[in-house]
Amino acid sequence: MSRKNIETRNRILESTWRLLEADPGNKVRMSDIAKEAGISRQAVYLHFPKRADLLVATTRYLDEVSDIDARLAASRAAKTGLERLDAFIEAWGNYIPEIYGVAKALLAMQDQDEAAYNAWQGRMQAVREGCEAAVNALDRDGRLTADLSKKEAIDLLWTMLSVRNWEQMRGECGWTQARYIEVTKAFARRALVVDEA
Amino acid sequence: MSRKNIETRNRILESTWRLLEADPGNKVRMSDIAKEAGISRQAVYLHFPKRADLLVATTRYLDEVSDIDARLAASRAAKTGLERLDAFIEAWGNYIPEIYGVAKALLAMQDQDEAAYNAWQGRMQAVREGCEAAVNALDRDGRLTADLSKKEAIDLLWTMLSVRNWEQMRGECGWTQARYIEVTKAFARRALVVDEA
DNA sequence: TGTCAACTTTACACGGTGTCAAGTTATAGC
DNA sequence: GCTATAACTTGACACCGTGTAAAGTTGACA
Repeated sequence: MSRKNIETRNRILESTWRLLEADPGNKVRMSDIAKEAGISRQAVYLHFPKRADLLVATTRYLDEVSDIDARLAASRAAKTGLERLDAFIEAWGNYIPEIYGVAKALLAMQDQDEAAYNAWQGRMQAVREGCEAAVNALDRDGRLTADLSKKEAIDLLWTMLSVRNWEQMRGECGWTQARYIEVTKAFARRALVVDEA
Repeated sequence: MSRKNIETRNRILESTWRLLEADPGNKVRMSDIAKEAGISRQAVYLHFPKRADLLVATTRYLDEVSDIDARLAASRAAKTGLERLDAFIEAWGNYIPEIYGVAKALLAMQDQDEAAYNAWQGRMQAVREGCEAAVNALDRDGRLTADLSKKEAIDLLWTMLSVRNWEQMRGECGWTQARYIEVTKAFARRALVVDEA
């Protein structure tokens, strides 16, 4: 497994992260990343043949560093469906800002690059599974609205929790992170949850 | 006003529309458009100096052709806030599929091109005004939820009605257009509307 | 007949990605 | 101590799409 020098590799990933974090809008080029990492542009290509590969690897790296699994554990541990819904929204909703820079870059490549598309799709699938688990838990408690099929409920929650929506609320609308979480939770309840029988 | 031959101009706009409509994902190049319009690539540049200009002009063209103003008239004519909310969601929600191709292209340029950014922002501002009017109407009727400030209510409705959300529901989730409208309406009510006093 | 506008043709600069090949350097194995 | 190799550097270049530039064609109109 030709992963060359792992230290260099990590420096590249760190640099990519830092640059995208600092400037999620502006286009970060391969040469920018190389400069930031203090190596030649070609060395970056030695580790990551395509730009998409680098972005994908960076998200995986962030997943490791941020230990997203541990964060989601709380939602899995929740007893009631409502608790699970809240915990999941909190875990994911607070993870978004940390991956936003990279996510935006990956999102922008989706239409041009197959690998980027699949990578993003995969991540979103994971989020969807979290939504599914929350909806299932609600359903078990008999608290899921009858207005939507289970699939529709998952679709709706999943859409609600999209990075784009977070971006719009926090960016264009100027909401605080705390308010975003708060309103999203309330919103999800109103949309999906029905009063106790 | 150097708008050259208006027939050619319209042919370019029509071609742009057709191509983007047919393939909203794939990148439509200036040369593709020229070929479709049966003219040289340079002739396109004679009418639209930048790609962004062309996309912006195409959205304006679509606005004219589709007569979006007339469609929104219904929501303006609504008596109650609830009616206004429904009518607006229906008008805008059903307009999205018609502009989706061009919208997606314009959206993709946002980060690179100032003009594209402003153009899209402007369109979204118009949508936001529709949201604002609906929220105001609800408020006048005393039916607006107390959980959100008026601005927050507008923000939320506006976000809910984003092209990205439509894209996700109809695309990834596979919803029908009718169901999208239906659920969005119900959803907006749950989020924003409170029972009569 | 000549002029002008609209368009064509050809060519090229630019920026960013990705490729190629030759050169350097540290280090590990013999 | 010599050499082979992995990791990286340097420099050049092809490719693609946008946008610019300039000279040539065509038809209409005056």
